[in-house]
Amino acid sequence: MVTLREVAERAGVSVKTVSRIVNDDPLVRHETRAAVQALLRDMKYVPDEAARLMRGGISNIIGLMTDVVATTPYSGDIVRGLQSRLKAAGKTLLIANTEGDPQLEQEYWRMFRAHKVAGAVYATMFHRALDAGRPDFNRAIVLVNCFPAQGVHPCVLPDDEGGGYTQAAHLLRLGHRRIGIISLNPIIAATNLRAAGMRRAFADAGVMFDALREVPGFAGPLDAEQLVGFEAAVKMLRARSRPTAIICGNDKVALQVFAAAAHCGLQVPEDLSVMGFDDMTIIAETLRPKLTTVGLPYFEMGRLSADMIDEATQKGEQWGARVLVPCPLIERDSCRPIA
Amino acid sequence: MVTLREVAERAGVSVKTVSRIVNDDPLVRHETRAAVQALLRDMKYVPDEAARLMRGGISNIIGLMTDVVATTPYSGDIVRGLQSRLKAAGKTLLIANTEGDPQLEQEYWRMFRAHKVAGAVYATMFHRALDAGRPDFNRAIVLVNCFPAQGVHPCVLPDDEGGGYTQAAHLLRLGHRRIGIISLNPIIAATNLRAAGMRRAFADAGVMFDALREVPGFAGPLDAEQLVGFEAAVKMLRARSRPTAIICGNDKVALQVFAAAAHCGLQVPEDLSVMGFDDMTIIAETLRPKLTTVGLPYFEMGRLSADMIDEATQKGEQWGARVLVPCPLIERDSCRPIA
DNA sequence: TTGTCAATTGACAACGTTGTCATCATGGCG
DNA sequence: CGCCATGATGACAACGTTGTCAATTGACAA
Repeated sequence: MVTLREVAERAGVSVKTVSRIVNDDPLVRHETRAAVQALLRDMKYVPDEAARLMRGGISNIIGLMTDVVATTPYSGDIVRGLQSRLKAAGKTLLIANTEGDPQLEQEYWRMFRAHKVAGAVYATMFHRALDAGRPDFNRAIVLVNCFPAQGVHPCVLPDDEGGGYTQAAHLLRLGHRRIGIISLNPIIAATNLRAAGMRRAFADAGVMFDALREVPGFAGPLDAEQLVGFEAAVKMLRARSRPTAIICGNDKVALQVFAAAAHCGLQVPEDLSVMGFDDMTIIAETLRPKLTTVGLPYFEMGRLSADMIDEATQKGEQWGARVLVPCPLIERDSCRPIA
Repeated sequence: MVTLREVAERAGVSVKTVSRIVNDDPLVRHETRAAVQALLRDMKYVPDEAARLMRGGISNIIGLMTDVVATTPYSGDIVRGLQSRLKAAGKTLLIANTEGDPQLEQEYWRMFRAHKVAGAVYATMFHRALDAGRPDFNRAIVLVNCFPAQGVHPCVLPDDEGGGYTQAAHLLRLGHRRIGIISLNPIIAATNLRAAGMRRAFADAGVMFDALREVPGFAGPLDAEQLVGFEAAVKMLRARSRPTAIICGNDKVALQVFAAAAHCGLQVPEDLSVMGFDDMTIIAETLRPKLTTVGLPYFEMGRLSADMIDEATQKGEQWGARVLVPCPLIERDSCRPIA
């Protein structure tokens, strides 16, 4: 590794002068600067972050703590969103995956401290409450996709209520009245929020909401849940007054509804409109017809969380904003006005 | 931040003694050790990595450089695999996403140097050749999912040839003879490799390989390719002697083949067996019937690359192993013996 | 000419840790 | 009793960088 001292010796100036040049301090004569800058390039000098850090105190690294990545692969978009913002600020991401192990999580918090990260993002893989105590970490933490069971804390959440509203409102606008709902696992926070949003949409449209048309698309405990959207959809489609549209808890459910429709000899969207959620593009853009769905804005949430880290750092402990990110309607081809 | 000095003062011993205890140096009296250890816990001492690093020279961080994450979300599994291995060694992951920008990549390499990472993994999002010059980085680099256009370099690759063999061999074993193939974009390295594997499987089975039955499922340039598996499948299924089985370039194509089959009034697997590739579980396990496919072992590749970093670090420059990771058959319900 | 001021540069300490070497007590051995 | 080996501990320097403050220069006003 080339050090300031080596460059300084070759240049015949003091270490401090080189340091000034590296850090764009204007207090250097132009000729000196030019000469040394050439030398810096030649010798491939790269400042030693460790040494910088030892003096200062805060690194240009942000820690990202996640629980499990397994279920929704798109949560990787949180990472991309975060990075796109951090890049501009010259920061990087140190990632830690707890796999749900609290012991390990503890250890990772210590590691974040050891590396003097500027702040941390704690992201969970689905929208849920968090009951963990305050970890042993002394800088800003922003929660993504989760919120504290009690108390306040800066967090970034998808607007699931609004998303539910959007799903229902779009179908109502298209004239649908018999709308089936195959929802997510009832244990998940998003499920109730979206249901509330749908009721609001029905109310706004002056349409009666029939709770009997809502059926869960998942069964069993969260860590081993089974997708039963296909069966639910088949049952729905064979009922006396079958729905003209089905709202799905996510795009996987929608995929199964497509299969169920085919199984029942129905065409999408001619005989049945299908509305997804999540905008899992590998499904939504691959299905024929392409799936109309509501986006889960992971990328945007990642970007926002980077901003919130900055804010939380400045404003300190007592600040606990809760930011809701809207879930946009993504119109494709699976919904159509009722004849 | 609590420092060694503060702990030492409180304990009434020297800084060095505390340092010894933190690092499990046996040269300390038991009583001293016990007393200080208690104090360390009380004061929540966390060693300052920056200071350690300044003396030593190599951090416990591994850099991960990726190009774009967009297309195949499962490539996130590379990260998980890497981490699962690094965790055991007490290392962490610093990630950098170039988004394909060489300028940015250059900068990230400098950052890796600045942070004195122990080694780096360069992962691309699909199997391809790499023509970049040697970056300005002085430690071990392992390539994942890509290989140098010329020269040798340690890299971890999926065994696409074997995967193609597996796809074809399984269907041949089930008695299929008229097998359609809807492959990936011809530009991708994997496409030819898999085709070669399939030919080998046909040869081993003593069956004539009909090149006319192979059709690309993607059209257009890589950065804006269009999925045309549906159309290709419909055409195939309406031809005079329609295939009894279709091998797909990936699970997205398989999804479209399912749709095409439904569209043509055919049942999977009764009338048509479908074989996928990639094991994108959100598709493969959601489809009804569930999709039989061949796994792209990203997780395993991530794990292996961690091991290879160690090896490459020890063995130095001249070592250039190319590790092929097998692509396993994942049997589900979409393939069936021919009647 | 002299004092003042700004521009430029450098000497030095400090950040927290660990390697090197020195110190000091203890106890066994000749 | 003196000597040496051993165990336990500490003083000090060094790692590479930057903040503080002082030194040096030349220009310009008094």
